[in-house]
Amino acid sequence: MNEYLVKLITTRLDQLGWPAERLQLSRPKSTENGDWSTNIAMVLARDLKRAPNQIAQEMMDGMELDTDIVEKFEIVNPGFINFFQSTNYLKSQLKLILDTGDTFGQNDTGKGLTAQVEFVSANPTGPLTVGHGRQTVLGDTIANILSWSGYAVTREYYFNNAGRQMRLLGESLKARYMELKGQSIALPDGGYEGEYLIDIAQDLLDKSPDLDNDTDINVYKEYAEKSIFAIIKTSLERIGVIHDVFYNERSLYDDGKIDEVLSLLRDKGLLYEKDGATWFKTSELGIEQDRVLVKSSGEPTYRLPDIAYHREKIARGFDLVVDIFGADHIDAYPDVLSALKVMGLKYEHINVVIHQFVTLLRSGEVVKMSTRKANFVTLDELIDEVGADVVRYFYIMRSASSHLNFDLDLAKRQTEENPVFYLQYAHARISSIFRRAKERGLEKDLSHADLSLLDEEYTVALINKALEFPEVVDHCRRSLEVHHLPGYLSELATALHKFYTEYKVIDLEQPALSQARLALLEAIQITLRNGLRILGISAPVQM
RNA sequence: GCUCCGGUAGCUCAGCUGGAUAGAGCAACGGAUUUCUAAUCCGUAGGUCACAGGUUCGAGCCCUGUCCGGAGUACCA
Repeated sequence: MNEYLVKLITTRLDQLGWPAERLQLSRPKSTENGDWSTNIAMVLARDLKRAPNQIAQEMMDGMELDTDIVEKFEIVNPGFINFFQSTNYLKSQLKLILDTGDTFGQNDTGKGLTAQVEFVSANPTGPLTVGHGRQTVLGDTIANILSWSGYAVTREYYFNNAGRQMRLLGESLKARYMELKGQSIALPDGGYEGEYLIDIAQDLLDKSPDLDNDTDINVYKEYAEKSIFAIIKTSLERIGVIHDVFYNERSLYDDGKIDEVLSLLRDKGLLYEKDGATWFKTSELGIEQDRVLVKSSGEPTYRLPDIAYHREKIARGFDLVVDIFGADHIDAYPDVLSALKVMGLKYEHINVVIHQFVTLLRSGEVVKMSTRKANFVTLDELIDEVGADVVRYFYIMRSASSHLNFDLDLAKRQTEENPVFYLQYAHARISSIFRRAKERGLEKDLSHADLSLLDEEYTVALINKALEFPEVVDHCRRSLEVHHLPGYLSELATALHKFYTEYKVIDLEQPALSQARLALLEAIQITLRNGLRILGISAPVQM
């Protein structure tokens, strides 16, 4: 109906010689104002220097509406044009849900296009924390949305297993290892104090008891990396996240990509040496101060490989690139983008989603955390405590730009207050009705159901709510804001529960109506299930 | 100081590129079950959309300034 009206109105506007670029249709909050509405007459009023009502009238006078789709329209002060859909249309859309089934909600916006979503990208220095968790679920859900929009999506994890931090990690493991052997060595300055390194040291000791102080530090480093990556991958798996590519920063050095960036920037006259370091004249690119790309020690800062990595992303030809960063990395990306820009690369298809921090609440108190120190809560512990479904839901129920309060008490509650169970219950409730219908000898017969019997108020409201699903998916895709989906699914669940309380589905006295309602519930369950699948949350048939 | 994010009901937050009477959940209070799962539904109450200006037919949304909270402002990542 949306597309139908857009096309129709655009044609009419062309006819009148009025601009159509600013045409938009929306679903009014109240059904009194129709199923779809446009404000185009008010938008045009200024340019045309005429009253909106008049414009609307002239527009509509010359328009022929297909009554099979639009039952009627009205022009309302100050100039809204409201359209009311026909029951036939509603019926056909419901049928569409049943016919498309598992693919209902998908669209082909990204058909034939590729997208890359880079997320998590935590270096293998420790288990994923609660903070990484938000990014993990956010990135995976965005990737799911893009898949549903037709993109061929690559989920990518970028990591660095070289450099100072990893050296510290190796040294920290060595200290733990020697400690277990009874030789106390102090942890290095700024080293990793987490207990997980003690466990890893124990493993290493079991496997290779003969290492000592003189053993090459790389042995410790590599063992730590391998072990920690195993832990990280297990955590990711537990919440259903699978990356397609683990991109090692190292390869950028091996393939000469780092040097290429340096020489490209040097050619542009944007590099200079000072105090033994190589500086990038970002101040000439609208950034407050210059940045160091190569330290006086000869090691690059993280910015240099980041630039090279993004140059590779562009070279790899993705049509859409999404980077997920925590708010603590907010300073990095303007440098990267401006470097890409001066190198003459197209970077407009690179999108950066920055999410704010996560605060864990227990009994109303903030749980204090700090990485590198021993006292952080890991993603694994969180999953242990509340389960993967709840973790996924809670992480994306708020917009990424808001701080997230993760209320552990609420998350743990297996009751009505928990929004995850509310959704899942709606799905299970439908399954339950199906089971009951079968017991009563009422076999679902979707192809013969007479959908025109579905005309009561809350039934129509429920169908309309389900029909919004593809629009919500598209909204999430356009904005890269996925929190709209859980919000929408809650509304859909509410509409379902409301329908349930108002009408009886299984009524042996009225088999035709029962069949129609079973078909309706089938469509609603499809919608709920598809939505939950995008969120990566299970859709139970019984609770 | 500068940059970024936020400030909307008691609490946690929605509010899609400015649109119709600002919404939801939780908490509070009151109701609904001989009935397909009450893990549900309905109702009541709750608002100076931080503040002050501006833009216009119309501003929670855009612009300017101020205040408050968070993050960043490294030759850490």
